[in-house]
Amino acid sequence: MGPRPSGRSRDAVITCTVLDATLSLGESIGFDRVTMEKVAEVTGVAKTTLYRRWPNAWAILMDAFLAETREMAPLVQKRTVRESFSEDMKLLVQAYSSGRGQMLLRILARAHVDTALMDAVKKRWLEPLQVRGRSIVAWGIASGELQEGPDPDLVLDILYGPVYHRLFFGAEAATASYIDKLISTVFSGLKRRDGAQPKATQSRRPRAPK
Amino acid sequence: MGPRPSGRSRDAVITCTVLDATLSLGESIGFDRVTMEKVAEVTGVAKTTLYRRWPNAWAILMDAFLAETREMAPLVQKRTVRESFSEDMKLLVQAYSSGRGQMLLRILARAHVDTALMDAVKKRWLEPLQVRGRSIVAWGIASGELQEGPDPDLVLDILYGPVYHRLFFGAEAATASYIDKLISTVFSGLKRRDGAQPKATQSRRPRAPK
Amino acid sequence: MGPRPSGRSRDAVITCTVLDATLSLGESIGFDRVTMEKVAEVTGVAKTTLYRRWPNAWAILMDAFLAETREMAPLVQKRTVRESFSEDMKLLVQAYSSGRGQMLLRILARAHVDTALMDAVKKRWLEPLQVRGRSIVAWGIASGELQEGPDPDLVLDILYGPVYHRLFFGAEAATASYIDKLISTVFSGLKRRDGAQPKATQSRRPRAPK
Amino acid sequence: MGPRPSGRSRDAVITCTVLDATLSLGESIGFDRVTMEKVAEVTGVAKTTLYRRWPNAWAILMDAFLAETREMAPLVQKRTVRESFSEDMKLLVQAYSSGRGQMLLRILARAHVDTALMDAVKKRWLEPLQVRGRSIVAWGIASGELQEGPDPDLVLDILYGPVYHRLFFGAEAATASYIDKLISTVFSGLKRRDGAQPKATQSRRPRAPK
DNA sequence: GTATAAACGAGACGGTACGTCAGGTCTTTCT
DNA sequence: AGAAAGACCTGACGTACCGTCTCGTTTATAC
Repeated sequence: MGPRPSGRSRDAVITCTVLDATLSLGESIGFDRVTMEKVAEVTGVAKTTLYRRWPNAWAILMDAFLAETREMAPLVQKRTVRESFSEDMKLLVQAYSSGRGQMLLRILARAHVDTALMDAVKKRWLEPLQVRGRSIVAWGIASGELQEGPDPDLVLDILYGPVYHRLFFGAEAATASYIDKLISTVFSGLKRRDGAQPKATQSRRPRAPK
Repeated sequence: MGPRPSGRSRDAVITCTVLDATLSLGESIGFDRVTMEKVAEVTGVAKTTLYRRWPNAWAILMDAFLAETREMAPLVQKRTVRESFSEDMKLLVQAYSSGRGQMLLRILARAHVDTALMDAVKKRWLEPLQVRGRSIVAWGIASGELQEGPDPDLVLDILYGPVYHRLFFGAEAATASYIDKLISTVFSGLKRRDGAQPKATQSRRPRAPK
Repeated sequence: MGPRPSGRSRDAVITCTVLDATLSLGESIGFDRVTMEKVAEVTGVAKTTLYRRWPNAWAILMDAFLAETREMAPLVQKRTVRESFSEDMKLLVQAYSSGRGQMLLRILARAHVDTALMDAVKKRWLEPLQVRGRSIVAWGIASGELQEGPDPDLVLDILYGPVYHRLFFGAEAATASYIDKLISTVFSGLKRRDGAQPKATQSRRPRAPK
Repeated sequence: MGPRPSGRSRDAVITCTVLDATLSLGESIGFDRVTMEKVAEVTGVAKTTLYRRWPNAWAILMDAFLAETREMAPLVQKRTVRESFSEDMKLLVQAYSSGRGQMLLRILARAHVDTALMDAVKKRWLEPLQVRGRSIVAWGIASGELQEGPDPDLVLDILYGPVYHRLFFGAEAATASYIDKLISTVFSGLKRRDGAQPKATQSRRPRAPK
């Protein structure tokens, strides 16, 4: 089938060498700061060859990340949806604090400036995760654990959004107890439910922050 | 009082010129791609002078952003906390789709690679917003609209996390109706509350996504 | 034969362009004041390319000088050694007052501060001249025109030293008649030879200059 | 003469400080490489003040050199002119190999590019030496030790030219024995005087060096 | 087998930007 | 008024990477 390419075929060894070397280069000097030039120098592969295969250093990093991360974040199915998410989010947080996770953070950040990278990130990383998440949500709805109303993607946003927000901008990293509280709050809702009235009945409006 | 600086004082005109020019430069060529060199050329200010005042182009952009944004995103106090947040988040989303917002997105992305920038972002942008948000949450708790349990910062994460997540990685931008659904879901909780039982009792486990 | 250089070969056109342009640049703005930046601008050759080939502007100037001067100062063999030197020194003086000569003067001056340049000057300019000079001296000794005693290099120092000294620090430039007198004096010696006695026998000691 | 005004003016202190500091700065980092900026930093004197007094760093160096060198190279009057010159030239060579001498070499080199510096060098250094030299020559002529014919300045060129030539461009430094041979050769002349004929009578012309 | 087509290494090349240094000038404040 | 502190503009420095290119070599498939 497919078009049989004529000419010399690409050296598979080079691919591995480059991906490996790029990872360790990134770990030692920082994932930003990885340049085609340095990769070429470190691996002994000619710059021309690199450019023939990847458009820029971030593309290499993305490939390297995915190659090493196929099995990362495995879906752990627990007894309830809530437990599944709890488990997954804890793994997520843990993963992001590892070297690999830091790498992904850089890639995500860079993606906002590099359209092609963003596309790759979405297609090869975020969407698979989302697909997986959706199936859990669907399971939760089916099992009666979750409300039927909201869009599954919204549910995922609600669950993972805060975690990412914390990872990106939080003062300190998310902890297991943070996630427990998060899930508990999100599941039960922000709204006050019991009949108890607030101590002060008058709706005290806060002072508008200047 | 205060330290009396000796020597020639910094030219205030330069500050304005540079901040203005940097903004419009960024808008025309893209906020990444703004370089010290170009700012110097466009403004006619010497490169050395720029470096004396800012360590790099992102620092200028941050200053420029804040200078223009003091009054942006003013807190609009509505009748209820829920309405206040809804209003604020809609403004937020709208703001982020403007030119200024795109700028902030770049800054936030870049901040993950530039520690000093991240510090500035946190101290000068995120924290003020957070302080404002906390006061609304406090008001909501006091008025009985919100649960007393969760940490105010967690509440803010839950509300804004999904929005940011969507802004950063969503397929399409957040809409007003998205925010309405988000708030509604978050306020009432993900958990199923009515007596209704799930259709299928057998806990159908989803197919693990390969 | 020889080492086959791998990779793209250096563009010969660039070499010529740069050497030519550098010469005329130097003539128009002064040989000091020639900078890599200006050469790059004038020639349209990238700065990086210049630095790949020459460490600094003086190295370009040295190359440019030699390229244009291969045939300059050709040895003119006259009937006697004395005439040969006379002819050569006159040519030398004349050469040094030309644009090219002014250039060499700058190079010689700069060489006292730039070791690499001094090495180049010695190896590629002074030594060839010296070799040529030595052969004339040898001829003079063989023909009986010159004493056998002194070291040939000393003879060259004695002949050319005064000329250079005059070129470097003399109030006015050396003239043909200066050279005639110089050679005549140097050949016959400073010492008084005839039987004539000094007018005043008492050894009048000069007043020590304060 | 008169008693100095009590209370040395501040100006004078600065002058000394700067001259001293410049010298030692030059000795530590190299006399080229001395900049106004560095002098200002080292001495604590404001750049403005430096520029008010000297047009550039070389001018400071020249002043510093002369201030420290008033008594250097003192004229040593010996029994004969020949001995006087011999002594003086040996001192000269020795002086030039000292730190101060290296400094002067740099100044002389730089002077070829800096007219004002060249003027200063000539007026304040070379001419005094020349005046002194002329008086010795005059003494030698008067005493009958030297020929009457040649211009005294030519004699000085002949004597000092070779030494300077050697100092500037010689492979190795001039030694005492070099100077002895130089003087001996110069005094007796290059021309062969005895009746002895060259071994080979045919005027063997040297092979023209290619 | 021998084209032919592509991969590959090496390195030149034109660019853009970097961040720094030094030169001079000018302003401000202090003494 | 003179000195210090320091802002400012100018010009050049030498380097890092970029992405493209030109070569000559190597290796595969296709005729």
